[in-house]
Amino acid sequence: MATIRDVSRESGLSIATVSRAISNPEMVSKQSLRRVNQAIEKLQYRPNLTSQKFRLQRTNTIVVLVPNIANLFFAQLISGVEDTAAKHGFNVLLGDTRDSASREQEFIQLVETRQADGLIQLTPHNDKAVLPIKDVKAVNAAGSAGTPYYSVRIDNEEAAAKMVTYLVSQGHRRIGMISGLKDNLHSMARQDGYKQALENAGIAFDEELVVEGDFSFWSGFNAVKHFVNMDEQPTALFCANDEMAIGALKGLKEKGLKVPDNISVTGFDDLDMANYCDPPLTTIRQPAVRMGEEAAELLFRIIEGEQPKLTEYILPFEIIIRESTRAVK
Amino acid sequence: MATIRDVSRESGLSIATVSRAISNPEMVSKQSLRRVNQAIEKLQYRPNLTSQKFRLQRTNTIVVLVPNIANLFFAQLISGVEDTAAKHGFNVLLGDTRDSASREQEFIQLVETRQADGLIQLTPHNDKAVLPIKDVKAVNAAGSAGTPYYSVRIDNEEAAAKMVTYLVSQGHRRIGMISGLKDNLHSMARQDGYKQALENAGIAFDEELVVEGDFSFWSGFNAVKHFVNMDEQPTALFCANDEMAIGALKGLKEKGLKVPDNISVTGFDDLDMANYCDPPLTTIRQPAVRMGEEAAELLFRIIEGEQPKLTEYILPFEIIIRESTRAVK
DNA sequence: CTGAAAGCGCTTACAG
DNA sequence: CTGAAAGCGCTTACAG
Repeated sequence: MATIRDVSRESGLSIATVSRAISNPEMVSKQSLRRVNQAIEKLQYRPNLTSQKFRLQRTNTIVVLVPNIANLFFAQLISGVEDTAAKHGFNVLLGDTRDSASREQEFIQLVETRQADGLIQLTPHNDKAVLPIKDVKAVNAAGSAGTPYYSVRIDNEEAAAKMVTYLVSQGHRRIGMISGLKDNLHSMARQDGYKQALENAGIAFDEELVVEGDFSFWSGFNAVKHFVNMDEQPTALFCANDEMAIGALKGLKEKGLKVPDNISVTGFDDLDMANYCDPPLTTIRQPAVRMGEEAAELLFRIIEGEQPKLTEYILPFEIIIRESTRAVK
Repeated sequence: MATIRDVSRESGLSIATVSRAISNPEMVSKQSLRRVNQAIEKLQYRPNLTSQKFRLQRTNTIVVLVPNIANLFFAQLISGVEDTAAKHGFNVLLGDTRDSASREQEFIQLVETRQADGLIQLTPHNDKAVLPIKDVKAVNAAGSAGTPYYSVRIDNEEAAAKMVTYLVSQGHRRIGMISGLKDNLHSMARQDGYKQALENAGIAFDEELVVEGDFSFWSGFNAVKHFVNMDEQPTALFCANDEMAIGALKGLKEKGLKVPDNISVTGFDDLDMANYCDPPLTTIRQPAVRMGEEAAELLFRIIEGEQPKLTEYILPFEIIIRESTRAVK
């Protein structure tokens, strides 16, 4: 492939002038510019950006670590990141970590090894989480309280509490919860919100009413059995995410229960599917796009050398009422 | 950040020895190795891979251009790419093109500008498609016939024909189609298959029975109106992808029609949702993971300098019969 | 406006 | 087993 040296030879101008013609055309005479452009055209020259990045010690690239790319919530958040990155002249590379710490580590190394200037991490932080090393400029988005570096997120506990309080306002008093994995900070925060709301409503917490899932469709589907077999069935199910809620919907249907007539179900995330499923799901919407935008803006400030004082950026959420919930008769 | 020079100074060994200790430890004495490792540890040294790539003129990175990252089919395919890339010691970067030619162009430049060694493109080729320039090592996966470079895919026309033939075998003779965008090669191939199957069954093609959608849920939802208002309604609907099929399912429900009792519906892709929706969808499953693996293997061969003779790799598909279809009474 | 030269951080053929 | 040196393809301060 042609290099800048070939363009220099072809145009009869120095390498320095060719370089300027490309990155600072206004520093070069019209004539030289024309000759350079002709040579570039003729040789099909493309600058070697690896070399350029190396020389400039700046990559203008950020990495987004995504636990699961097949998740609409993440996709929306990423589009927010991408749009603001484009504004700043940055490229976005997606690292599909598939919830594996070693894959996450690999992508973090893109920054540690200076192939990218910073990263946005979409995993909730936990004790086992891979921590970007001190020198790595990183922002956590859609994470949880307790993230030990910059974080842009909603208040998961409050969101859960609001949803459960909404169910209470509809007359529900026996409210089951399909929770996420025990050691996941999102699970914990959402469960704390659930307990808080019950307490505020003067309803005793009943351990029997909480089933642990793993955020998957099938864990929601299976969790239903537990509730259906209870002597005193709950009238509502608060699920820690949409996928489990949609699994629960299917499970309930198989058991012959009607949602929302016999039992109400709520989710968390507002995935695409929440609108498509039957019945459409009452759930919590996180401001995904805006979260991506804010996380990117914050990261660029850090990359520019700022050290923002505020480390936690809490954004508002919304409760979306659809057809999977109704008042107790 | 520490450079190899700092490690050299700290360990009292030359830069060359440090470099060897890192990449070819067997070329270095035990003692030197120990001293280097101590220095690395102390300085928290990470090699600058941009520099290394620049020096080696090899990035060990490939790019996957994804039109829509929030699509389970693509996610599965990508996991196949990633697993085989890992085996070959390559990193995978995801470029979220969101169906935009300019964003696609940007990511192709990663290869043109030598920031990656090759790319896998997941868009079906069409006249307006961005073509990787000649020097760019590229493989198309899950594309369409007529892709002007290496391609790993199923035979879309045959798959469509098989599905429609299946419907015919269930006694359906009036079969509607919700097609994709007219200029999309997947649409065209699938529609050709539809026509072919009808012809084989001796059923006249009726233009009235084809509605153009855009592969989205809502276009499937809306397309239903057309069929419901017909004097002679179709008894089955062949949809060019799952999303439109699931939209049609919802549309039919709103019109008071029961699937599959009043009308059968089929999809194409076998997304996650195809199993979750109500009723679960009869559809065509592409071997997503394997497609990703094959595409990656092919790309690595090309990167190694091979020029495989075979340019089209056609993989088998499967028809998945679920509950959205039944025989005509 | 232009060019010669230094240098970004590595790797590796060469000599010892 | 080790080191001095060249060079990968660029950019930019400096001098003219």
